[in-house]
This record gives sequence, C-alpha cells and structure tokens, in this order.
Amino acid sequence: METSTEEKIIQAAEKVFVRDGYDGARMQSIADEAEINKAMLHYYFRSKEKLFQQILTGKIKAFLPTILGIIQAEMTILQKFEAVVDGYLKMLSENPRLPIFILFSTYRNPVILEQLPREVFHGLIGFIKKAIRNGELKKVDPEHLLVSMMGMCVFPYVAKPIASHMLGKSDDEYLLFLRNRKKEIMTLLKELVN
Amino acid sequence: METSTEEKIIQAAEKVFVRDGYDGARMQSIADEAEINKAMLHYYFRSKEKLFQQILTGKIKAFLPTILGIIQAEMTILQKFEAVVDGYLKMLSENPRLPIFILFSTYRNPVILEQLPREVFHGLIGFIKKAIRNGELKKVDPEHLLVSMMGMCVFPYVAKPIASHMLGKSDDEYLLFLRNRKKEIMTLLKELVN
DNA sequence: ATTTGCATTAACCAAATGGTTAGATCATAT
DNA sequence: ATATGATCTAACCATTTGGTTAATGCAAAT
Repeated sequence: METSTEEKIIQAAEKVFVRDGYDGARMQSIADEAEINKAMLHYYFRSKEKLFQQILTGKIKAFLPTILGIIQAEMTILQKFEAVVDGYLKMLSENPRLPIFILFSTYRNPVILEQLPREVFHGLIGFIKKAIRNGELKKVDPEHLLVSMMGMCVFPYVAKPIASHMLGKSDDEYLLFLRNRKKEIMTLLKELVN
Repeated sequence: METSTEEKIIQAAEKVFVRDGYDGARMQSIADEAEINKAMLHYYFRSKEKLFQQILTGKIKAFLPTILGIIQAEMTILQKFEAVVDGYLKMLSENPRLPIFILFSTYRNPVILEQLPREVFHGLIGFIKKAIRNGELKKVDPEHLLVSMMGMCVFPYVAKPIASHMLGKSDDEYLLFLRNRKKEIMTLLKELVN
C-alpha cells in the first residue's frame, strides 16, 4: 500500500514541526523526511505558513475530543475523573512532545484557536458542577479543578527535561515515574470526593 | 544613570529571546531593541548561541531558588505549601511568558541543565517526607506531589492561549482567574493535611 | 497516436541572516 | 600632545532559506 504524496508530506511535516517548532523547521527537512522534491511542498500547500497551520490545527483537534467520548453519564464523578486522566495520560505517553509543541505554537499563533470547539471543556465542567450539586464532590471551583487536572497530567511531559534532571532520574526512571502518575493524581482527586 | 552596552544587550536579548524563542529571534531585533550596532553583539558575546545560553541559564537560575529562602523550618507543612505556591504564582504573574520559554528551550537544549543545582527540589521533597513521617500529611508520593504542585501553578501560564479560549475568557477575565488560582490550589492541598 | 492536464524535477532566485572586517572614535595613561 | 587599547560603526560577505519556474514525465481521455 503506497501513501499519496500529499499524505507523505503531512506525516513528514508533523514529525519535523513537532520536533523543531515552526521557526526551527526547514522545508528541506520536511521534503527529505517525505522523500519528495521540495517544490512539491509548495505545489500542495502553497507556503510553509499554510502547511504549518494545517498541521497545528490537526494536532490540536486530535488532542481534544477523544476524552469526551469515553465518559458515560451514569459514571460516578471519580470514574469520570479517572477516564479523563487516563485518556490524557495515554495520549501523552504516545505523543510526549505534542503538548509543548501545541502550547508554544499557540502562544505565537493564537488566531488558530478561534475555530476550536469549546464543548469538551464545557462538558467536563458541567459534570463537575453536577457532582457538586449532588453532594458527590466537595465544593471547589469547577474551572480551576479542570485546569488543575490538566496541569497535573500535562506538566510532567512539557517539563520533562527539567523535571527529570531535578529529580535526578534517568530517561528510563522518568518513564517509570510517568507510569505511576495516574495513581498519584487519582489519590489527590479522591480526597475531593465525599 | 546610564546602563553599560553589555547590560543593554542582555536586557534586550532577554526580551527578544523570551518572546520569540531561539529560532525565532533575530540578532538585528536584539540590536534594535538595545539601540546598538549589531556587531556589538558579537563583540561582547561571540555568537547567537553563546548569547542565548547565557540568557537561558540566567533565567532558569532566577526561576528556581527564590522559593527555598522563604521557607522556615518551624512552619507547618501547609504554610510551607502556601509559601511555595505563593512564591511561584507571584514570580509567574510578573513573568508570564518565562515558563513556556524555559520549557521549550530546555527541550532542545537539555545540556544546559547539567549545571543547575538540585537542592531546591531535594529540599522541598525533604519537607514533604518529614511531614508524612510526622503524620502531618497523608501518605502520598513526595515527588509526585511536588510535580503536581508545580503543574497546578505553571500550567495555567504555559497554556494561557488555549485555556482562556476554552474557558471563553477575555484577557482581563483570565487575569482575574489567575488571581484566584492560589486559593483554589490551596483548597486542594488542604485535603491532604491531617 | 495525439492531446490534455496533473505531477514531478532540477535549476534558479531574491531576501534574510549570522557573522566579519577595516577603519573611526574615544577615554586613559604616559 | 601622543600613544595605546578598548569600544563602536558602516559596509560587506557567505550561506541559508522559502519560494518560483521552465521543462519533463505520465496517465487518462479523445
């Protein structure tokens, strides 16, 4: 099964942009990685800027909505939390460099965000609010709790170089550390449940 | 009081590198910002790479040790947590773009980290361990707790563009959100204290 | 077989970029 | 006053980079 030129370019561009960032990426690197002529990049995608925006929006969209699908209404709030944390940590362990790429890129390119749906966040905040009304969950600010959950999941990935150094861990040890992450986040969240 | 050329360069380089990253920064931008001739950059700092490394190490060092100084041995663990969270949030509110710059830069330049002291982290982990032995704190993994605390502080800053969009907040509203952050992090941490 | 239109390539181009250099300027010591 | 060494400037340079173009290949339609 041969992949089309356009698909080869997209895959190569994802790899190079995520690894090097927009300014660090070279059109020639992408062409080499895709094993095609550099002119093909402009033939299919016009410019570096256009190609980058397509990659970035694609990556952000892939990052967001997976989680909401897993959550069932009849779950307890703790089960919902676990689904969210587990979903994000799994995605992160498969794409460890993705969050730093997305965060850095959106800092310089915030316009991209305008087309993104807010449903994922709104949905999760809705679940939290309901659980508080139920008395299932202690009274906390839902938005802050959501940001805290995401921070606890994402931070060890975006801060990997610093954190592994500060904790004195080798790459293998840090990987082990990340694998224990879910349990430790959940013990913290459990304290919020009545 | 006039600042020396070298000092002007450093201040300009900090501004431009933090804003644009290494690859996005231009030597001419730094020269313009410092209002000096571009050749002066090389006269004082040899190369873009050298200048950048000096800025980056300086920024990382400024980021780390402020906290440990505030903490007194006789504080309760909750007071210590509050000192850490407060210290970081204050630093972050004054330098909101700093963490994303440091994290992105160390991803591509991890060698820089080797000269950094581990005492800050070790010290904080020591405090947590002691508090657990005391029975002051519930049994949690100290390293994970520390990473969680840092994640909860730093994440809303590194993810500002995405988070403000997802939460449907204007810049002003997001600033307000950040100001409530301390209280909300502390309510979470309080649950861990016996 | 010829036309037609998309896909591909190699060569090329202009602009930008990090870096250099020869000479000017200026303060200080003699 | 003059020599000296550091500081500074304008012009310049080689290389890199995103992007273009003219020519070619090639498969399907006529």
